[in-house]
Amino acid sequence: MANLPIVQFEEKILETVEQHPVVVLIGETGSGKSTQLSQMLHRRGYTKSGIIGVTQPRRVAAVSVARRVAQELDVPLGEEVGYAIRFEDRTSERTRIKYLTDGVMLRESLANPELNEYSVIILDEAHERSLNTDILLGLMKRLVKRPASNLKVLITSATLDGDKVSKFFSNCPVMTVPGKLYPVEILYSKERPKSYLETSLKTALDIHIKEPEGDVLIFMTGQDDIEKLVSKLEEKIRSLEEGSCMDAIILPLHGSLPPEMQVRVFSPPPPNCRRIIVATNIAETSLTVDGVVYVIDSGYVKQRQYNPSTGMYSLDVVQISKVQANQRAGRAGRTRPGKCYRLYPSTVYHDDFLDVTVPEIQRSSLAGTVLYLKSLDLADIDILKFDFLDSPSSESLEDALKQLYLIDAIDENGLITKVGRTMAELPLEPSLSRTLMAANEYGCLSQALTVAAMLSAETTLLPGRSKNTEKKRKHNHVDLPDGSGWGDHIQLLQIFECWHRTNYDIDWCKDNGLQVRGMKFVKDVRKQLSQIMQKIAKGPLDVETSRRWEESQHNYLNLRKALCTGYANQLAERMVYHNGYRTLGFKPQVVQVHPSSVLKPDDDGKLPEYVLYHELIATSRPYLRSVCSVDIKWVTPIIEKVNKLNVIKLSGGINHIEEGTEGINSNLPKKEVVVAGVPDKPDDRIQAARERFLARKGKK
DNA sequence: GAGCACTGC
Repeated sequence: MANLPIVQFEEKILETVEQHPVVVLIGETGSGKSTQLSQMLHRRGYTKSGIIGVTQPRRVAAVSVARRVAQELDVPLGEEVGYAIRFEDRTSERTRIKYLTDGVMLRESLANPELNEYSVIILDEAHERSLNTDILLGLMKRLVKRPASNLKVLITSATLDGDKVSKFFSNCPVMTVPGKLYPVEILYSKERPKSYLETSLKTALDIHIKEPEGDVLIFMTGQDDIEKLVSKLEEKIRSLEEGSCMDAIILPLHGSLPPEMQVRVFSPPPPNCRRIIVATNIAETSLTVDGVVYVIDSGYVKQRQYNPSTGMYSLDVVQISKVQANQRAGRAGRTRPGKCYRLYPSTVYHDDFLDVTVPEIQRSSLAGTVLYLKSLDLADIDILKFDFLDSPSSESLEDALKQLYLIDAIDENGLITKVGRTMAELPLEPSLSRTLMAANEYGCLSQALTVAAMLSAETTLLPGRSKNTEKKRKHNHVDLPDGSGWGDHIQLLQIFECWHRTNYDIDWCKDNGLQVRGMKFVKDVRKQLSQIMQKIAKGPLDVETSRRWEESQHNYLNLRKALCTGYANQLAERMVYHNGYRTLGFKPQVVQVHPSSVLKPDDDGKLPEYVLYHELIATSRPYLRSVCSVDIKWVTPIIEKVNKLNVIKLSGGINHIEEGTEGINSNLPKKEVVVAGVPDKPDDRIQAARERFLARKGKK
């Protein structure tokens, strides 16, 4: 602890904090800011008047940093020093230093908007610009402005643009503490490679043959590329002449690897053996691999972004920012001086790369965020004018208002409704929280709770799709229910009910190719949601999972109706001549049901006329993921509501769209997005469908 | 008939 750089600055930091309500502290990796800052303030007596709260964007970080601070202060974890993350509150009345995720802090602020149990709030890792931290930045600005506020706010980050944040907080002081990184030599390519996969392969082999020992970390964009590169590397290394160089083990590292595979990167290599780790940007911040001396940086990252005019997400490979490039390079200098091979010229770095990554708030659907802000009842505030460090586009905010209106969370004047208030209490996206409320009315709450919980975990349910698990899964999947033809939401419900009937047998999950961790997570979420619903209802509700099979043997009418209420903004209509769909409520998009869906066509081969979808995402083409068949009778009133919608009124009477602005997310890395042009009037649509049909026939 | 980076309440 004594040799951490930040310790030398203790007096100066404390002096600055005493004189200013907000201080920005820039500390590079290894400065000790996450563990030392809270202790310094504690020593200076800031814990006498309240708690010191430190937010983290990630759960593991909150836990591990709290554990270390408790150790350094020699107190049991959960007493003076504690942490709070979802499903796990290890704090007590004695807790004075509390580490928590930014999401938990937002929940606390909902219950207690003044956050007055805190004397100091530290927003750590603010440079990552997580959606939650960005909202907290805006809230902190309001809190310190209160006349009698004693609250101290510290914003700490590795590479944040200090001047920008300082300006945001009325020119607060910015302090810089050095880090403890070793120098990293940056080597640029002469030009962009034709195939960054081949170039990575060649560079890695060069390093392995010529350079002294030390592990290699390669940044790729996704699982596919990682698997290809891993097998090519294995092949090449095997063919190297025996004894010509040291041994090597190749390790893939990405989010869909099972945890036991991920932790392999933490065990040191056998002697005289080099590790080559091929990773996604999970290794940029989330996981720190020791022993890395060489970094190979492709310069790309796979990023998810939202288009508010089409309601569509896309997953694009885009250039990284300068901040990300430097973060990647820094991974080579943790244990000794290192080298970073950038597979792009320095002109690309300087001229093409954005300075900072586009913050998440400008890449996401904001319905949940806007609902949250509305429910805080911030005095005299127009949501479209909320003071964000980087404001989302007005189009994105208006899209959020539209969504909220269609699911009754706000009224036609943009004011939050009683329904909306209850929805904000639930840790779910608005479509699902609205579904729960409707389900409660229709008497199918327990089923809806299960669906909501399953959807919250969906991506962690199925194991990674590597070649050999694929066959195994297909084989075992015959035993899993199929949604009785109604679609994926129903299938998810049936799967959980099956598991429930086995008394939550772990082997059943394994036998059916479901990730045990994911299923346990579903159980936890479901329990949490049930408790919140009971609390809101101020009395017992029927939240028990059905045990009897026959209860599920009807057509899930009420559940599908409840889902339709919640997904009023995510409906699609089938095309006349084929099984493609056209989205309703947005600029219409022609989309396909994802092939993995269990939705069944009827005897004529036709899919249902109307479906709701959980997600619309463009990968190789635009796909509806997780769909459920709905009745036209439920859809008609929603379409009427869409047609009557008045965005100007919703935004509080003022039209915020300025003429001539570039529109949505104009600062996003550019990528051509192909949007199918669909005529709006039904007659035209039929005509267009016929033309496409004939065109396709003609081709054959 | 395709397959998705990473977080979080």
